[in-house]
Amino acid sequence: MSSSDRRKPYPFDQIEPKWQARWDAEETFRVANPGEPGFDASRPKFFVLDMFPYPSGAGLHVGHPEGYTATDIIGRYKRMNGFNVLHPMGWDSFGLPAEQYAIKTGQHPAVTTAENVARFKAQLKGIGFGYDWSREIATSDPAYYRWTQWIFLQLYGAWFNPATRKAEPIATYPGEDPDSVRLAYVSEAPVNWCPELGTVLANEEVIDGKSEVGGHPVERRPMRQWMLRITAFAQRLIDELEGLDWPESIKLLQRNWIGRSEGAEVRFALEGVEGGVTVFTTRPDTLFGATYMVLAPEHRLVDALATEEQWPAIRDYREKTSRKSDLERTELSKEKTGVFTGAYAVNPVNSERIPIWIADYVLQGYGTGAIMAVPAHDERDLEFARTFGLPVRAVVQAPGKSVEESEGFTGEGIAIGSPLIDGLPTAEAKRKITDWLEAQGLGKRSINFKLRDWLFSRQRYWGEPFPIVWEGGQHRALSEGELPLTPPELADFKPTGTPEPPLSKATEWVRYSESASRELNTMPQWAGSCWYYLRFCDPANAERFVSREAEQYWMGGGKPGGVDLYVGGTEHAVLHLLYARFWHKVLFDLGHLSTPEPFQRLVNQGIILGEDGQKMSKSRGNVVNPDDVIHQYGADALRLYEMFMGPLEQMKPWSMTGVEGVSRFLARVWRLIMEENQAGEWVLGPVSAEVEPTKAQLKVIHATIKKVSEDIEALAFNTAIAQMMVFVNAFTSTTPRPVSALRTLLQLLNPFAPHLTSELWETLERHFPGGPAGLLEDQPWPRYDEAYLVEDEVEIVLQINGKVREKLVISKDASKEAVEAAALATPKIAEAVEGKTVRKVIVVPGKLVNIVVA
RNA sequence: GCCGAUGUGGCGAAAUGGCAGACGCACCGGACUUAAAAUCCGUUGUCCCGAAAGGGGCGUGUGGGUUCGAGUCCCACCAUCGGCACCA
Repeated sequence: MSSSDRRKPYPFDQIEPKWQARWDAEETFRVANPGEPGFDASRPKFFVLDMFPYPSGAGLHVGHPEGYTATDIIGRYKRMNGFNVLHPMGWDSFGLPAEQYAIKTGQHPAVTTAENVARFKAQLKGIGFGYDWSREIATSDPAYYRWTQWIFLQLYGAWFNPATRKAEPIATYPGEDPDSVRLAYVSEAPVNWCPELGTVLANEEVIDGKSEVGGHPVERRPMRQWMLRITAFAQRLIDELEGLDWPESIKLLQRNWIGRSEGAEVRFALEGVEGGVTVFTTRPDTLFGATYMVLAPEHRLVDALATEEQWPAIRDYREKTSRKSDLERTELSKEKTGVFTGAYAVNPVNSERIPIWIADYVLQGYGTGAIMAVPAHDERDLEFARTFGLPVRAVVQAPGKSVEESEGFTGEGIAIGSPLIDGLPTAEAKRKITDWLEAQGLGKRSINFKLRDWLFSRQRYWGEPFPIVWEGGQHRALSEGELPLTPPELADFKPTGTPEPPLSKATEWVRYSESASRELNTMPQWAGSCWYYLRFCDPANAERFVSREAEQYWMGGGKPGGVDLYVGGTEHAVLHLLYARFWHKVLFDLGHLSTPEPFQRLVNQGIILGEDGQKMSKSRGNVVNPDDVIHQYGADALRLYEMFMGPLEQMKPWSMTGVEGVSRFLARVWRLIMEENQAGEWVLGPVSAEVEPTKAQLKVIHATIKKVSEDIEALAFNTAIAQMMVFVNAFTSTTPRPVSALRTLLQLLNPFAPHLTSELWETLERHFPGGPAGLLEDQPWPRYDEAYLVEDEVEIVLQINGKVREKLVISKDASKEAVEAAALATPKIAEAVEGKTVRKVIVVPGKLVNIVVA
């Protein structure tokens, strides 16, 4: 007999489908919106959200149910505590992987997506999650992406007013050229083009010069693309992290990604060229140490200032640089390269003449694309200076070091050899020199961010078409009434292999009017997931992306407001979570939302490793399929095991024997109430309504209520389960068993193992009528009474010099003096203290006595 | 290189500055059984003394420190994992 044919420890295969069907039929977890029938305004709200899945062809893996079970436990727990719980699920169904899968299988992405969604949904229902399925959404549904397109139009029709630090309608823009400030704008810039995938990719989608999806080579080429001006919100995206209840590490990741640095822009005059060149530096205090200047190879001014003589070398270098892939760039980063332009700049603080070079270690896209090089106090500049024999001059003295030793010192010290600021510590020197530059009109304070604008267009079929038409080289928005703009039916939706998007093949569709044609690009995968949590609040609304009332109810409350609990993986720390915050802020500024932040509390679940402790992967053959686990042990065991493995946030390896362990526990719960008769049928066991719990049992019951309640609130599910195991162990050995105690256990265990507990609850109701009636899910959460937890007598530990020597049972009300006296009176302690000096006695009531002897 | 997280039995782990190892896995022993599986009961950090009952030493990555008392707080270091990586 193989293990899968083995007799089931309890009939989960019958119980689980039964209850899933019932929750479905009765819409147990459906929650009404304000104004709808059944809405109970007296209850507080709780919005608990999962990162909705990408319905890939592979189906669920065991990582999905980890976070989903955690939110399900919270949702069910809050529901039993009287909250209106919004716990929805949907599908992030547009995007590259779905389309690649469709191409591979030769089917239309709409077909494969529908199949995958059906499979995912069946799998999720098979785990017994309490979702409100009436709110199911899919980002590839026209009724949904109509509003994704509408939000794009909001971005297109808005600008960031630096004076108010807010997005405003473009009509308030006072300038001549509104197209230059729109939050959604067209730009011609070098982008990551992947010929194999036939699309451009965002920086985040390129890893070591290869596409994240499929690992195909990526090259740089200039293309006309749609961009979103996320950089305008850089400061607010940093500032408003402050009030969020997120893991500090994720906040830090976002801050680093946005990469704020404070410094100054300094203007250097050029010899023989008008206007000069501006550099950005975080160390204006080292201005006197600038011995040369470097421009990015692509810098505009290079053409103007390069000398005839140097021109061939420059042209050559520029060409080499432009051909370098990201991979080559990182590989070659150890060796500095560059070319002298033949031109000179003038250092504004000392009128010194310094040579201007070009080098690819200076990036066109950051700061001004030009730097002043201070080799004495910057590692990269020092390396470059050494390679090309450029002078090095120390102008910051390192603490406790000589001037000579201070070369290569990049920290904070004392300014030297710098007439305006000599003797000042770095911070003060920065301030003073910047004040001076500002007064002289030579520079100003400046802040730079690493964050770049978001490349928002893709040359693919399976995404939201842009609600934009082109006429006479000008773009223009479709009216709201023209939404949704659906993609054309295309038999051949494959990428063209050229930058020409596949939508270009639909000639009918492309033609908007006599003189206007449609935008051919589509939106990236992230678009739909930027606002799905809002749609969950009001998924069927045909008038608005979300009604004001629903948005205010579900997203309101709390300090910054928003989703009460959001659980998902760290992989979205800087992508989805940053993009969504950006869109949310735009919609908030434009008056469409009531809160500035989407996600009040964020928790990352740790990834689950294979049994070998390695990351799960097909090639390693260590992938665990949740379907197999459910088949063999049941959904409740899967849920319970994933929560029992360890702390939610921690990375942890899978163990099949561990699953068996929790499966055994569930079977013990089953047999606490059921027993097998001669015929091999499960019938009610030695359960009695007459029996009252003993004092010891009451203590276990109430300690368990307390521990489980507190642990669920703290998302410490593993220890909550451990406590329920203690409960079961305590009751296993006694018969008959008080029905009230068993009911309490079922209530506590229900969020974790809903099928088993519902079945047993129903069984008890049948055998012991007159007790609580109806679905277990609808029962109020049990309360504990502290009175049952305190004992009359406590065991306290007696220590000599911090080492445990003896234990003492004494009344919990005994005074400090009485405890001390009793401790000293015990034979062991008396013997240990004999002939020694008692220096000190520490008494912690109810805990211990520590006797310090000489 | 920079930033962050984590180091506790054979394994997953637990522990408001107060009995380290709850709970589970694995192992070993016992009960039930013709037998096995399942189930139930029990042992199990490690070393030493003891025939046993018992008793003692050492133990939370390493080294210091604070404290009556440190897995927990502070300092330094080491290892593993993750993120960023010419960002001026």
